[in-house]
Amino acid sequence: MRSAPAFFIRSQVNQADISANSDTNLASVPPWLAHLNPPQRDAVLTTEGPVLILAGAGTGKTAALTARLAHIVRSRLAWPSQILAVTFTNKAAREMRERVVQQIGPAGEDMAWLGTFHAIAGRMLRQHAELVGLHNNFTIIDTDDQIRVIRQILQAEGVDDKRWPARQFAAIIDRWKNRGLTPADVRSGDDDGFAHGKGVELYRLYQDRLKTLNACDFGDLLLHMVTILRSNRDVLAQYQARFSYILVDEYQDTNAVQYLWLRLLAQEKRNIAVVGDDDQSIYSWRGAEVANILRFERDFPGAKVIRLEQNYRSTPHILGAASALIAHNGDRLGKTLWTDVDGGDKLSVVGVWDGPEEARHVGEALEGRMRRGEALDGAAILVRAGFQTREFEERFIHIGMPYRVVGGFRFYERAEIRDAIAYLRLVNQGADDLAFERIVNQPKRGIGDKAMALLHQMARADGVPLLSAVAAMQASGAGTPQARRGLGQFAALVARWRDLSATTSHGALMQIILEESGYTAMLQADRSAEAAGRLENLSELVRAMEEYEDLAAFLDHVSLVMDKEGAHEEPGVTIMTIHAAKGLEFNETFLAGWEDGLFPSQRALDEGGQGALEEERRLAYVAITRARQRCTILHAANRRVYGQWQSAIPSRFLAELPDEHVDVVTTMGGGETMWRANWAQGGDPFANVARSTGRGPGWQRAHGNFSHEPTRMVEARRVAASPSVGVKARSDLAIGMRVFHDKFGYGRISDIDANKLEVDFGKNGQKRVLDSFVTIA
DNA sequence: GTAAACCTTTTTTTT
DNA sequence: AAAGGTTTAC
Repeated sequence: MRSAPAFFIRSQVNQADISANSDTNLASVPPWLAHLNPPQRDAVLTTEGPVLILAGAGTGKTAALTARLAHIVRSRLAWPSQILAVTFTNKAAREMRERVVQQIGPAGEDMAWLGTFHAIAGRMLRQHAELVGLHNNFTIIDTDDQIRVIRQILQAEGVDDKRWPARQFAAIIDRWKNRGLTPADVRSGDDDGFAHGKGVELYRLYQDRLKTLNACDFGDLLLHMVTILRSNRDVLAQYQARFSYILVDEYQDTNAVQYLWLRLLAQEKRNIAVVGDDDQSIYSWRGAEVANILRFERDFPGAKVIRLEQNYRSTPHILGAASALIAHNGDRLGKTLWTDVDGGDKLSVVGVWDGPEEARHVGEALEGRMRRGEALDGAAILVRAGFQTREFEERFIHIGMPYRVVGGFRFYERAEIRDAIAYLRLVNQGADDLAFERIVNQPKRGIGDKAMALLHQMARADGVPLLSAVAAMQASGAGTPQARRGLGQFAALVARWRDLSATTSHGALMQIILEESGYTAMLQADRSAEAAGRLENLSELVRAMEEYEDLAAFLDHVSLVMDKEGAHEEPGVTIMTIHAAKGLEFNETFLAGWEDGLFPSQRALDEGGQGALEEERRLAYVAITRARQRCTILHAANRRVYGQWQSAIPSRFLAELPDEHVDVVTTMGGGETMWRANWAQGGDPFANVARSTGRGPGWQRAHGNFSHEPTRMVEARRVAASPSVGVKARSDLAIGMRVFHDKFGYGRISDIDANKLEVDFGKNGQKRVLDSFVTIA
């Protein structure tokens, strides 16, 4: 596993000679090379020709990348505007820009082509939109809008969206787009049998609909650009000439379209440097293909390969644990991370009783750090899935622990913000029916389903957007007077705002829209607890808008970045998903929820097979390698999922961490030795602990998938489930009452026998259940 | 046309 | 548990 595959060895022969030069003039080492090790310098100085940089976690990748950019600019090899630098996330783009500015000064601000794949492709598409049938003011729709469009199409085509959910089809379309397939490229039968094989046809209808709406989704930004570059030589040549150097970060996470796009742009000059780490590939669910790293060598023969393997971040224990874990994966290019740092604590693995106790434990640990005067900014809690943050938030609010959740609910996803933006979208682009539908009756204008159905019909008949159909409706006198009046007023307002937009700053325009639409008044009249916060969010929105040049720039920012930059960063512990933590580092990390079914996720265990499990393991590797000094891994015996308690067993990944790097702590009776020994043998570490009833599908699934000795564990777990002796019936139930049961749903009691009920669950049939399992409906 | 009651679904992970 | 969608009652 440690030896490099043949293709790497072969490529080492092609070492460029530039790197040799750097050592000859030691006297004048430029500042941007000062703190770099030899492979890092290589990565900076090998500017010409294709370069593949394999950079392990914490090996100073970003330092090398920014130095490379600085070197290119400072050595006058290219202007900042001639460099294409692509990252995966907005956060990475922002950080790279900041660090480049640090190194080369304000010239770094001129790097117009530094950004995410989507942001850059979107920027290009604005220039050439007409080549794919769009206007340059097209709207970029998000997943919500995407699903709404699909739902409308399914409805129009008579597809039962109960059986074939719009959500699922959105995922299928996404997959096609990630692979670079237009409707014409999709082979029939490659649609998972969606809607009896109508998938491709529906895809085409969806694309047509987007064109009518003058809109495109995330996937289109890249797919349209690839289409354009392929069929318009002049456009392609223009970009090939513009970009003297291309740099790609997180290359292991690129998908097929992104790859095609890059290859087209880089083919001519071949000055492309990609940086990646196959062990940190965690986005295959989004179409990422690690295989792109292999293809890179094939498409750019003679590529130089540089490996960054010296880790500057973590202690030997952390590095050792992570390396041992990832060694369990099969498909690896393999690399040897090393550090010359000594000492440090072992990782702690802590078993707790349930989710709340997990949060309490972390809270207490952090309080200890505070008492010792440590800043909490260096600490982070990393979770597998977003919902896990909640438990910690509740606890931290309770004890007054400062924290911040990264990712989470995003500013631009709040309902009031989306409403406000829908108004702007409609003003910016009258064909945006999605925006129209969202806000036509928000606030209430007396326009309901009836009026909308009629309006849709008229719009379709004339082949015009909804907004234009309003006039036709007025003229024909169709619909109720109330609806006509409401729609008329609304359309008049939009027209007025459009005129105003030519002369008014967009921030002021937003303010006017909120006033004149009655939106502000609606919230002011709302006496509920949230209304005040919503008003505040809206004024925050107006403030944020002022930072953008024009309305279009702001709308692009909203669709592509979603996050609000420069959000009030209060000091405190950070809570975020592992995905969000990639590329970051912390003095100390708490890795929560290491239980089978949560991490690795149930989905990965159920369907994805070996590949999915390996991706989860890479995720675990990313999680562990975030820590500089200390790392605590937690797992709980019981956790509430969908409002139901379920018991869980420790993550299989824990068993893959070598003893010499790990200290095991448990807060439960029996002591650590007992359960750790037990678990090492494949038993149930919590078997000696009294537990609540383990019921529910997740619990059964967890057991079915535990490979070691399932039968023994199921036995151990039954213990506390048997009913107690003195059976007591509930007094609050009577025959004929409606009740709710977690598994069977709603039903009516037909008979009562002490604590046992006979319940008619309708389509689920008659069942005999214990009264403790139902609630009064 | 709107509000209330009722029932179902949700949880990976991001642009 | 909570949010979302749908059906029913006004």
